[in-house]
Amino acid sequence: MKQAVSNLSKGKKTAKSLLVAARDLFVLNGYAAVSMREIALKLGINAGAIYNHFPSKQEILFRLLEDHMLDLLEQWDILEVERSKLSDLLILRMFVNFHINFHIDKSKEVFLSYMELRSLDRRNFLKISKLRDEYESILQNILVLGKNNKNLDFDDSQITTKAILGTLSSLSHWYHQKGRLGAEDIRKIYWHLIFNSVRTDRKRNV
Amino acid sequence: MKQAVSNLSKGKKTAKSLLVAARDLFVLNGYAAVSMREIALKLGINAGAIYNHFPSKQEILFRLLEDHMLDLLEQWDILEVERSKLSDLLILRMFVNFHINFHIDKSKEVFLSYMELRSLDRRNFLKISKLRDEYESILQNILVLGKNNKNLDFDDSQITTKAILGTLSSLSHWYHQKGRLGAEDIRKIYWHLIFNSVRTDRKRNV
DNA sequence: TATATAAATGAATGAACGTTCATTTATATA
DNA sequence: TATATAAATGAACGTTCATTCATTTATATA
Repeated sequence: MKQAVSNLSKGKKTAKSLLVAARDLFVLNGYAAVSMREIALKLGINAGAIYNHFPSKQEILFRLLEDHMLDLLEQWDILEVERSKLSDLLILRMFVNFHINFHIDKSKEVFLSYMELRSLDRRNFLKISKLRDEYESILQNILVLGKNNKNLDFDDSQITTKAILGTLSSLSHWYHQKGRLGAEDIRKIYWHLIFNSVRTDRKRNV
Repeated sequence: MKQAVSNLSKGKKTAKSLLVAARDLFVLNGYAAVSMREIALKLGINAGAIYNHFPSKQEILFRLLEDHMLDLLEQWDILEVERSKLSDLLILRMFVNFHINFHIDKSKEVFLSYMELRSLDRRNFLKISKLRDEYESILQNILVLGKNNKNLDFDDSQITTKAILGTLSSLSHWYHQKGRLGAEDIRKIYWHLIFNSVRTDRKRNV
């Protein structure tokens, strides 16, 4: 369970602030282009002090990405109970809404996970990739199940999964709080696009 | 017009090879994480020699991105004549096929343009952004025209444009020559997805 | 309040960076 | 082949990098 910031010791507060500062700088300029000095400067502390909280720059990135992926998977798991009563189509809709909500809420983390996978060292890369695959397979399972039950239709579950995730993930590249449209509008528009692309009476030719 | 490599002077050949080497390294590790020494090493030359061909590392990145965007826009322009005879729907299909072909053909350049926009300095960033907007507006115009003529239907042209480009662009993140599916399969699958999501008799609710 | 522990400082380390330059070597032209 | 030009070398420049560490300062606990 998440703890209120005010209850944390000074050390934990600094660690949390460092993660936020690093996140923002990494999103803006990319991991490799951001220095430990810049991160420290954001909190008004010395670069050396970071090492009281994190053993390396690499570990900061890994922590950001792992925390995000675990959060994502955990939040989806929490919906398990509600999901069990839904039809294939409504489960897909739930996934689309969940994904969009998460992207709107945590757009920086999503963007980071997307852009900085390659900045992870081998060991960390494999760990995060595994979590990503886990998330991808959630959607793929929904699609396959829906197709088997003849509630959904599409050509290839693997590509359709990647295409839908591509559609949804593009959100993190342009969405900003100040935008023209609210979250509800965006959810509706994306759902219409995705629903029509996999519904059972879709057309196969122009 | 592109010239055969064998006709080029040694200098031009080296410049071309440097662009290819830089492209491959940038795709793999990101602009900021690649050194001029690494790029030079790929051709077996000294880092200092690069400066006989390019004035800076930044200029190499810019050249890669500008060449790619100009190529993309030019190739689309060339199809102008064929386009004029087509229906709104077929023009959309042509765009989808064109985009997919380009992404399959030039997946590294596409990936680079996508990932390294932020590594451009202000001046170069604005130039490339303008070219990207130009390309995005091609699709948006197709969609708007199709909707006005009641040959296409969707909720919001701006978001639908971004969603479709997101769908298509995800291709550059997973497509590899050695894949399970051929280009023709991929074009068909993506076309079905996109066509159904904007066809006129799409459904608005589950 | 006294004390143990945690956090921050500021200087230092060696390595790596993009870029420059005088010099040498290779290429193209006449 | 002689010569002008282009390309490559290899060392060096000044900076910046992540990280370390002895020391000082702040915080939490008893």
